[in-house]
Amino acid sequence: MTDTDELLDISQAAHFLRVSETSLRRWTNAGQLACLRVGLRRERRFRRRELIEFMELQPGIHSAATSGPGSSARGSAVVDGRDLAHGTHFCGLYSTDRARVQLSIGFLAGGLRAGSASFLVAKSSVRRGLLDHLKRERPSLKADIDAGRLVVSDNGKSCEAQIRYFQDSFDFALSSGVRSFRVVGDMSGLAGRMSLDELGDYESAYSELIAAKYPVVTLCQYDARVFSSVAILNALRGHPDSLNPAGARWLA
Amino acid sequence: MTDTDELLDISQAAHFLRVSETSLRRWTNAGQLACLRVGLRRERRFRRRELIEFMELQPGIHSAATSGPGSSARGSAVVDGRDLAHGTHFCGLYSTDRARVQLSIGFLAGGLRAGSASFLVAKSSVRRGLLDHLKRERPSLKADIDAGRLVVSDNGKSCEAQIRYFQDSFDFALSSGVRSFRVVGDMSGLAGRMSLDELGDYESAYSELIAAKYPVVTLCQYDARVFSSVAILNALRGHPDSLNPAGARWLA
DNA sequence: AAACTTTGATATCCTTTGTTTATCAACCTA
DNA sequence: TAGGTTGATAAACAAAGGATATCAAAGTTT
Repeated sequence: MTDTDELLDISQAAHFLRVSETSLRRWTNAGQLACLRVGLRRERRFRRRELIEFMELQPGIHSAATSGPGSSARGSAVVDGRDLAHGTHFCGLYSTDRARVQLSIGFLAGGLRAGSASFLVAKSSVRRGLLDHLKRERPSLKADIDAGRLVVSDNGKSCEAQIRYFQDSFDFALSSGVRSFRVVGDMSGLAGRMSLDELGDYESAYSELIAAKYPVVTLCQYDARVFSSVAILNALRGHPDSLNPAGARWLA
Repeated sequence: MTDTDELLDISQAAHFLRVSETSLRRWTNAGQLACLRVGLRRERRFRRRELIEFMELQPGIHSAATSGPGSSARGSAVVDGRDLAHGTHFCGLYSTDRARVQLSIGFLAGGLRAGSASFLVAKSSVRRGLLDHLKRERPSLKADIDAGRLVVSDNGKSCEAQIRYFQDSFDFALSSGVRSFRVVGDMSGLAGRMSLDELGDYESAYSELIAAKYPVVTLCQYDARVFSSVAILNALRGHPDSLNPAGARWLA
């Protein structure tokens, strides 16, 4: 579980990418690779995530095949240097506000950098916290929102309404040239409002009608402080992409 | 920091797989093996885990290597038709008594059929329920217990005691000809007795001192009705075998 | 045993990358 | 505060990797 927010100095970064410090200096000087500078000596610091993103992914048949047999036509997105098939629908779990931020911000910022239209669905208090942090990583946040590259909204009034919202938004975006999407859905806003069964129905409707039909990668995140253990168990069972195929059997 | 995420350059990767750099270039060009590209010269970088997967996916080699007599590496067990490496340590979750039975009985009965010494560690009320059901599937249950093929016990008084119990039992069984083990640990008995941190310490001690050292496949099961959501989240994080490598990032 | 496929070794060309060297400023610590 | 260490910058040269091609050796299949 490599922390992708971690900062590396030039020696660590060189070792991580298996390149020389000279190359890192050349690349940052040429503007090909971003780095942060600290202190009066302007020492270079590299974010692990940006090093991973700097590398270009050349997929093999394995990573392409993870999406299954019938997926010849579907595309993929690169998350953390991994090739994820469109349609992937992960379950995220957290138990602190900081962890919530870590989960979703990297995912959204990566989507924006990659040119995907990114959606954040969460209740207003959560949204505000996330956007505050996202702004640090993505100074152009306001412009992204104005241009529709980042779309922020509250959890829908009902399951049906939320599904329709995605269908309408995606159809419109596709017709105006968008090629791919990322969605972060924070479920906290639904904690009191939906029963376990309703939550399950919503997740499976989403998988079937949205994730399977659009070029989207989705992160559904649950706050372990507001959802019961049984709700968490259900959520995991509803997100088989999160589990090792051999491990999925052990959720009952 | 899983060292399986480590990046290797082409020379290191060639040494690791004992193949020529030419072959790695051919395989990546043909799309059979994924690689990352770094820099203007687009140098190849390989993830160690993908190299391992690439080896194991080669048909024929896998089954031969794991069952062959000369295989100095670790062995494996077949669970639900899947070949699981010894050392695998899964997390199971359930929220009904019936589900608890389903999880553990199949796993234990399979182990007994395969000739592995099987261990069930659970508090007495849980144990009784499981053994009642197991008897239906395995009429020779009494004989299995008498012969030491199935060993049943209460949760240890302490983490250290439980670890020592496994070490002693396994060492003795190995010396009397047993080749492999299965363990089901039902954690319900520890619900009130251990803090979250103690549970985590126990799990990592088990992974390090037992799972990694003995020919054993382990299922650690948690009752979602008696453990908090945060405890469940911790448990999942402590059992990375349960998670899809790409999904493991989303537990925070 | 022959036919076929895959792998490894080698060579060429070309560009990027690594190494080395030197100088200077900032930082750490004794 | 002096002295050792680290990183930045710069420049010149050596080395390595990519792409491509060819050929022999090794391994598989028929």
